[in-house]
Amino acid sequence: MNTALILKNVHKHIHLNEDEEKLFISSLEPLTLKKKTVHLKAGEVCKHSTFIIDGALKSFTVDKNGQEHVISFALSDWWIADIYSLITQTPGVLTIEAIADSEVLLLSKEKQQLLYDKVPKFERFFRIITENSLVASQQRLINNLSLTAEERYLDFMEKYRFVMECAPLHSIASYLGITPEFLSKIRRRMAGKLH
Amino acid sequence: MNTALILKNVHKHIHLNEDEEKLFISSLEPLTLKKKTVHLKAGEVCKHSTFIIDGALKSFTVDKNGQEHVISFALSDWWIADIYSLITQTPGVLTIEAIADSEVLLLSKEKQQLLYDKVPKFERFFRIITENSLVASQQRLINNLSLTAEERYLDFMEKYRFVMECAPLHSIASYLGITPEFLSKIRRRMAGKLH
DNA sequence: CGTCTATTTGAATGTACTCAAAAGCGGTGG
DNA sequence: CCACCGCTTTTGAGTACATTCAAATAGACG
Repeated sequence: MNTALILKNVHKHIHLNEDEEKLFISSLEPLTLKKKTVHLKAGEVCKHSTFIIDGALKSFTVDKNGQEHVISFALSDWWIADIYSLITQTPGVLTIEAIADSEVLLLSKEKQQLLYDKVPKFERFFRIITENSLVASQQRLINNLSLTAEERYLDFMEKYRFVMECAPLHSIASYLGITPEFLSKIRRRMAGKLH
Repeated sequence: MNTALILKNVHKHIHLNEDEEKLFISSLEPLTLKKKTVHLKAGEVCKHSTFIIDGALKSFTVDKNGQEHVISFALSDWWIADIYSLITQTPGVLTIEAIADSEVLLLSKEKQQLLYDKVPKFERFFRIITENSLVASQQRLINNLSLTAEERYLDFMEKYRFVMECAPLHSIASYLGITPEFLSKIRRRMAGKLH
């Protein structure tokens, strides 16, 4: 199991001694996901926090018209989960799917709770991770409220270069809150502007 | 200082002994805010988490066209802050303002850090608070992506009955991501449907 | 190479916006 | 008490941004 990346991730915010590291590592389960594999389905209870070693995943909901809405993309060195479902241990509305072949590590809700109890520093770690997610989520809300579709697309391209390469256009459009057709038209417009 | 509500708020998630309660209470500063008072201005560094005993506040950004975008309303028994600025201790983009006469309690960043160090349970408490905020933020994102303006307005009326009574229409429109004129038109349409 | 899916294109439509003006609604002072 | 002021809300006409639907084109993969 390749644990270097996740240990580096944890050490960004808290320091662990050798025993604590061992306990942490022993709480993780490795998993390989092929592109397009569904990792968590809407309606199921989310049992794990998922850390991405390599690859990329997305989470999305499907509305009453059958339309997909991408809530987040997650890349190497990020965590992803249906946090509502994970907290409440009730069925969630998010589906999580690999958009590229991926290597991930799973931390189950129970193991996470044990970590909290045995090594309280992990409360701090996940508090900080959650704070950062909240900031990102609010920033996205601000973008959605104050930018045009084209501006949001430009912003997206900077932040998610890798996603641009492996995600289909309709997923990106869904994340931006527009139709694939319209995103295609934005691209054409922008290509025209380049001279 | 009226501390019953905030102690109840804390006890929802962690248990405190008498000393810990005293330490917590001694970390708080009471403050009274008149309606329309600006509590934190965009460009300033956010120094406190603010707990609302009574009243209501809103946080918002102003975009390059001078348009206001309401990020959150906060009511009695809620916490509010510019979390990005609070975490990084750098100037933030949010303004926080009272929309009704309010009684609040301030917990400074330093006092909060001391609490974390002296009583690690507070890491858990704020982890849980932050998790709940993240869930709410994601839910709002889902609404913005998948509902029409009218549906979002109906949803808003259920969740924020009190805000409906004390916030001006343009703030509500701003929260919903539409213009005040359009919200007014939605209201008329809805009134028409009522028989 | 053929099939399937993803992307592009175009025309018609709709949802929400802009701008300008009118109406409503408190407060305040004569 | 009511007349006037400033601010919020409503209305309407014209417009823009983004959607829908349908069809054409391009790409990916067995």
